Amino acid sequence: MALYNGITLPNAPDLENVRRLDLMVLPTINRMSRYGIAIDPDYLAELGSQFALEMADLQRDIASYIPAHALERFSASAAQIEEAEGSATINASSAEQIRTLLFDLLAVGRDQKLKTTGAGKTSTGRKNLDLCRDDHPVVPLVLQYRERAKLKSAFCDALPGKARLHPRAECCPVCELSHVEHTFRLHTEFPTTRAITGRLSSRNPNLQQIPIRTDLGSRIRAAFVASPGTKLVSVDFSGMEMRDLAHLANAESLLKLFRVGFDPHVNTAMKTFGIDDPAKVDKYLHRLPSKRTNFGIQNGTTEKGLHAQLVGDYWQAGITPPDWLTQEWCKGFIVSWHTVYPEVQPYFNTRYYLARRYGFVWDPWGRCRYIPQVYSSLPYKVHEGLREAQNFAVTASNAEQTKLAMAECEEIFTDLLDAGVWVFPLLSVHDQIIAEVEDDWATQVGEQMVHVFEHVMDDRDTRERLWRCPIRSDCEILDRWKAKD
DNA sequence: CAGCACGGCGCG
DNA sequence: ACCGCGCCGTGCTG
Repeated sequence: MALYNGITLPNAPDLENVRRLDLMVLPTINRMSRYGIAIDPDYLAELGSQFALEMADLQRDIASYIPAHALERFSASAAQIEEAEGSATINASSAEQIRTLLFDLLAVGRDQKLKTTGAGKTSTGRKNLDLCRDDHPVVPLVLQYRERAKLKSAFCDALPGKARLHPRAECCPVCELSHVEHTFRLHTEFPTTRAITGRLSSRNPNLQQIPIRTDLGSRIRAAFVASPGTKLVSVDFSGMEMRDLAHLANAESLLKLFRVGFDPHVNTAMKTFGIDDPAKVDKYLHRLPSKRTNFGIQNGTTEKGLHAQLVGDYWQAGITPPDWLTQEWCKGFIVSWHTVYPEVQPYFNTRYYLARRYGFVWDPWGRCRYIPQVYSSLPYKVHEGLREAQNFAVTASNAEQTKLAMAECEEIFTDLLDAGVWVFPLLSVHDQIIAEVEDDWATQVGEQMVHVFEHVMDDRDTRERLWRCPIRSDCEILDRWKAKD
């Protein structure tokens, strides 16, 4: 019984097995790192100056809410005063100054229990601000400023400086056919033994954190471009963490959904809200909380955490959080969730037992994670360890599967390259692989990669499926990353 | 001026 | 008191 290249599923600690798996991806990530991915620096610069203008306006509007008697308590940096044409008196990037304005001067969130920072002061993080977004008109302004500041500094400003200029002959043979003279490419490092879960990491720059979740953010992603004459082929596992949970917990309630291809989040919504027709499930009102609960529960969330998350989600979707969305409601929702998927809690309990019994847990491939906190005398440390134990096998399995898929896709890439077709791996983002493929071959390579992904858990000898849950993957063919053509 | 801790936030 | 990462600006210190 073996997967690709002799990797096995011992379901017991097996460091030799995961060592071989970790080594298998080295040729691919080495090639990804050396070859790099092309960006459009002019586009990023243009986006960055747009953000700068909006930030200056927002900062001025925020400053206008400072009570006159408190003006001397603030000071914006010289550069920011200049950008705001001399009228700014607050540095909106300073959490300290925002905290003073919101909580000391404007009494925002006075009637709520808000999260505090390590130093015991009220946090100005997004979760807290979403909870008191209605208290004062300055709160949404701060959030809008924050979004732009993050996107500008971490991406528009930082990425172009890390790109290297490549003459076209160096980057790809297909470029010879193009009028484009050169490309700017980012050469990310992918450390393989950094993340405890067995995931790859990414740094200098981190390309696993390129925005996508907001409208503004996905405009950054569009700065990543296919080389001339090629397409970006992006293949990812579809809903894989839920599928892995279904297998690991042997949860028939989940497995039967995946076998017939029924969206588990829609199912959760129908069962917990008492809706009888899938068409009546609202994408935001019902499906979103169900989806969040699915992921939150996997990570050991509390009703308080889930509540803050959902309030933020609703604001983000442009919906004022409904009155019934309370911590109490979230508590009941979590209970309902476990009623709908009754095999999950017993699975978690087994993970807790293993962590306490052995001091470590492992995934089906044999990767181990030590959980020393379970022996702590501090209850919150124990709980911290139990959450890690609960989450580990799901995240780790996901990582092993992606690495198996990557190693097998490498055969597709190198075989075609030998045959004179331009195919090159660019990135891996946790549950997806992105490659650059000569125009005419993009669709076919995408289909081959999808096949690799969906059969990654098949026995190589008997073709028997070694995972209880069917595996599905999606493929996108793009000219720019996440900007459908 | 460089280095550091912190608060905050981007992604899966 | 939601898991796993890496990186930004601020504010302080040597």
